[in-house]
Amino acid sequence: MNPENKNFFQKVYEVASQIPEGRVTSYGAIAKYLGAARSARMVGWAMNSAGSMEHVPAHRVVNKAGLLTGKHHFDGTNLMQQLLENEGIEVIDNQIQNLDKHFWDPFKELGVEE
DNA sequence: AGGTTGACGTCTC
DNA sequence: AGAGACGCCAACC
Repeated sequence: MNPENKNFFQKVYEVASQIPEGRVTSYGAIAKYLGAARSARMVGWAMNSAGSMEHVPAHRVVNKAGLLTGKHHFDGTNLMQQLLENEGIEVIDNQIQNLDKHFWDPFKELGVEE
């Protein structure tokens, strides 16, 4: 089965589900990896469903700036930050510290598939 | 049935 | 180089 046969959402679930602990990635990185660099917003929507349906660690996915923009969508108010800190990631005011250090690049980790 | 928003990012001026 | 506008596709109203 060609992975491209899957829906965009399903692809996002797989990639996000492959994110190791203590690592974070950005919506755009996933979107670009799927071949839809400009569809970063769609990734966010996918995460919305993912958090409720799939066991995808949506808390490990943040925007390019490392800001927990979607923390407001989690159960609690700072639940997202709590989860990231629990994995050893330093988060201050919804801002991930050492982002480049914790950044998980699908192109580098999964390999550039085109 | 149509219009607007939305967990963002890239392109253009 | 900085700021602004647009795009992506789906869901919600």
